[in-house]
Amino acid sequence: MTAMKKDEKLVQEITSRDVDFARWYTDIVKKAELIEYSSVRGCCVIRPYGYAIWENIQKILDTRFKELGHENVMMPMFIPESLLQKEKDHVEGFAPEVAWVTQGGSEQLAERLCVRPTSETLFCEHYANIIHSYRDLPKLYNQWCSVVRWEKSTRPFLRTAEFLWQEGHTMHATPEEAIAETEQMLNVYADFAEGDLAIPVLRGRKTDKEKFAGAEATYTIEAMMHDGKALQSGTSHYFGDGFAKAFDITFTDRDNQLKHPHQTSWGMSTRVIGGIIMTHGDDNGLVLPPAVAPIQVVILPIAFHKNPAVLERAHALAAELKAAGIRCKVDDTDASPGWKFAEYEMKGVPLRLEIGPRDMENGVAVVVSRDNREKNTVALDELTAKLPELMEAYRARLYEKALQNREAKTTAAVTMDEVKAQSAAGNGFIKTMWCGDLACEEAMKEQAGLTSRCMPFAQEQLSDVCPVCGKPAKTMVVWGKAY
RNA sequence: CGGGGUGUAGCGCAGUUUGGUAGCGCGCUUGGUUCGGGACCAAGAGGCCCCGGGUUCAAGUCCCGGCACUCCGACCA
Repeated sequence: MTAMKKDEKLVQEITSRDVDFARWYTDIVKKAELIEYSSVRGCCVIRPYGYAIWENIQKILDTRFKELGHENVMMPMFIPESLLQKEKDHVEGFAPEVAWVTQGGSEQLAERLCVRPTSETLFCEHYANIIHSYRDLPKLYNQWCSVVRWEKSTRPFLRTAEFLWQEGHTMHATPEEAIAETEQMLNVYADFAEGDLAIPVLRGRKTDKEKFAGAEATYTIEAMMHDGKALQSGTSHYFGDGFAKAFDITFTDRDNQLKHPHQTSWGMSTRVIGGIIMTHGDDNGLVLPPAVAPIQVVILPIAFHKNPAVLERAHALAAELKAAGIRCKVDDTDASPGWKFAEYEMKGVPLRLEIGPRDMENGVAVVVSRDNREKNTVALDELTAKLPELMEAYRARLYEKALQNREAKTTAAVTMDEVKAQSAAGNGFIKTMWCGDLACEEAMKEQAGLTSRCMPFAQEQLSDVCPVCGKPAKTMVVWGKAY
């Protein structure tokens, strides 16, 4: 056996990440069997391995939503045009990208139906029917569904014409309570991104230009991908009572006054799977965080045809790990060990467990981490206890690596020349002060190709003036190029 | 939506310039030998050459029109 370099690229079919990041990404989603294209433009088949990642995301988030008192519902997928048009900003924001149903069976419809691009209007219509008293509040609803947005250019997971997500829609008696909900759910997303997906995120607020159509405030978590571009990974919106007024939702409060409730909505989509790929993946394929990996540990028996005991031991181990709540799989197919190594690296399986005749003699197994290919020899009777530790150490390394990437590509600028120079030097986050004028935000796009990602909650005072106009500026904005 | 690129077996591609029997590698199936970083031998199977028109005795190849994917922009919560 020849010695192997740690950074050696074993999977030749994947375009190298640093050569062409975009092609590397599309190679990964195909080769790791996450996605297959369909005959409908912009619509993908999410294959079992990709869907299993989504199911794990769902399980974790759904559990947290419910712990916080939310209930799941199912809304219709069609919105009558008249309903969509009730809130002016909302319809203006979404109209350009909605798909319409104009015919049912052989009948031309009297009013065309929009395929939901988001369900605020449907929730509002329903809430108007069921909210009458302060005793009916809060209403904390969520739905898991797919929505359709007729995007002009699409990419697997990142922007597809139809995509899966969850959308929470809540109604509250007071603005304070609604704002607290908006912030709470943003933190749920941020904690999930960092703790479970090992993706560091900036928490902040969107500028008026970038906020959700019809919202009073949009909070966001922004992640930086390996190539330095930003990915909006989850949003939480505060609507005030704007929609409630447009949809005539009222309740009688404790003081016997008729009032409009205050509303929020929040969503996270299959787009985060794209975020996982672009944050952690490397030239050998996917690198999955354990919390959402369909297979957390793959067990590979070595030379088991001549040593049936090896195979028995592998299956016994799998049973033991499963009992301990670890998602694992034994691959006892005829493929060669080398092929299996490459295959499960491509699939991003966090830990590989090799057990062969030599290991059997010594009462050990070899554990290899996906991220650094480091090998650890672990005693068989300690494995079940040790694997969670190894997975946590692995998760921490992924997070640390992603954080280092973000820090290395985050810069601060005081003058417009600095902004332009930093933007021209490559993708990344650029922090500057901002006066708050839309004109200056637009100038950033025209002059430096940057859009505002967010106004981080963690503010810094970089200077006293806006780099565009020179007027006093108190807000720090993080700018970047976004997916 | 604009500008490039691509569409031939599951995957990667050649063949298109100059029209004339559908090819290669990998994968797949079967049998055998192997198995600690993508093993080897042998025998097989697998094609609406993206779709629709046209030219021609004859179209994967030429002409017209679509569609899809992809990259770069624009657009996009």
